[in-house]
Amino acid sequence: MARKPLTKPRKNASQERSRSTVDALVEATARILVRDGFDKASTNRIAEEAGVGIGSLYQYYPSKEALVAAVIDRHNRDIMQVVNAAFAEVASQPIEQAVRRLVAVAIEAHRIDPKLHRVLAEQIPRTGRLADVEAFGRETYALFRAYLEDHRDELRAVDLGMAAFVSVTSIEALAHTAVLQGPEKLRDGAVRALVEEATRLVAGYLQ
Amino acid sequence: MARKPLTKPRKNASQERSRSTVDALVEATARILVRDGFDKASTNRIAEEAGVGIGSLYQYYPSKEALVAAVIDRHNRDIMQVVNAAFAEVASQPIEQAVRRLVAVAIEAHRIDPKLHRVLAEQIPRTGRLADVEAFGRETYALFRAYLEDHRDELRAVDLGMAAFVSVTSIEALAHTAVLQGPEKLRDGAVRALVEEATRLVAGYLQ
DNA sequence: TTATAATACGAGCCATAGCTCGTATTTGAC
DNA sequence: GTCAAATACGAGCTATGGCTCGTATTATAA
Repeated sequence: MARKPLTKPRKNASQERSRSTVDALVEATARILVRDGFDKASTNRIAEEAGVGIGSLYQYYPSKEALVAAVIDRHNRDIMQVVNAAFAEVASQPIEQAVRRLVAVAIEAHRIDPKLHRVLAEQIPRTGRLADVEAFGRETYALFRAYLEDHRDELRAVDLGMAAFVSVTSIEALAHTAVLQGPEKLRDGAVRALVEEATRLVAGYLQ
Repeated sequence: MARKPLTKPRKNASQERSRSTVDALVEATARILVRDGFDKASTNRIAEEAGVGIGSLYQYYPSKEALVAAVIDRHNRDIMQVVNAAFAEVASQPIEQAVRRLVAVAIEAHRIDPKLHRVLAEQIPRTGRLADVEAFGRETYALFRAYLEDHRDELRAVDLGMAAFVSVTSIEALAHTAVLQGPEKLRDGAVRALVEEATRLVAGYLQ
């Protein structure tokens, strides 16, 4: 139990059937995490849910952590794709418009799979994947800072690093908290109101 | 393992020595959480660290979760004391001044015991103490909202609930993230700069 | 076809963690 | 001093989870 948390897959699947085994494992892990929570996600259960022998599981993933890490990576990729697209889209837009879009995207991104997102957010520290997630945070932060540099003339005089930190942290927290607080904050009207408020918060701050 | 997560202490200590046993257990739990993390905090280890028999531990706490919950409660009390004092202090101050002070206090509160704070923040979901912490969040939110009601004339027209949510969430996230990012963000100069920026963010938003 | 590699399987070993229960010791009331 | 209640103790039971390893099956290359 918790000896050396290796998180790298063990070997690369080369044949077709093995790749589908690997997929089944990752998907089963995600399903169990969502349905039953981290503590119930034993390797035996994961294998069973995936319809795969426990031995096969260990042929591809050296530990339970590695499987969860795979789920985290996949989820992060999904989110990062949305975020990247959004930044590309707003690159030449003025601040207020850009911020409004980014806020909306942040909420959307958190809604991709809220329940999975919640479980992962809670369990990331245990998987030793904190570093990855911080890297992911830094990426967003860097994208935002690049945007600010391109639009310096629209800003008041500021430390761009600080401004990016404050903006990204606030937007992320608002989206995260709103989504986790459940459906009350996610009715269509409520989302629009939240987007407006967050936009005012951040755009007002930057200008 | 994880059967019925009772979190209430089992019996009230009435004699002096038993009270010191209880204290020793809670303190040992906190120490181990900080030093070794949640997974290493087995009941046997906690008892050993406290210099107490495992049987005695179970005379006062029905489960490991109950012990962690006790630590959480204590930590929350510590923080809430600081927060309450701050709100009392700023009650009659104008917005900008009040926000500045509240931001500073938020950072201070997170620095009470950062390492413990981090571990607890990570492990709260598992302890079934989420409700308590949300209650604690709501308390802060209610205090802030009450402040806003008293100072409505200084605000632009807003939904007070929304304004409180946005303000509290942002301040909390900035303090939390800054503290967790480690010492870079916590040099005296950096703290002052962060306080100024956060104040501008929130005060600007409210007015 | 045959040989070798890749893939799949799952019974069961080992470690550990939570927790009980019978017993020993201390305290305090009378 | 005596006795009952409170407190303390820790060996060890039970459960469970991570993971190995010997074996069976399927794919591919020659």
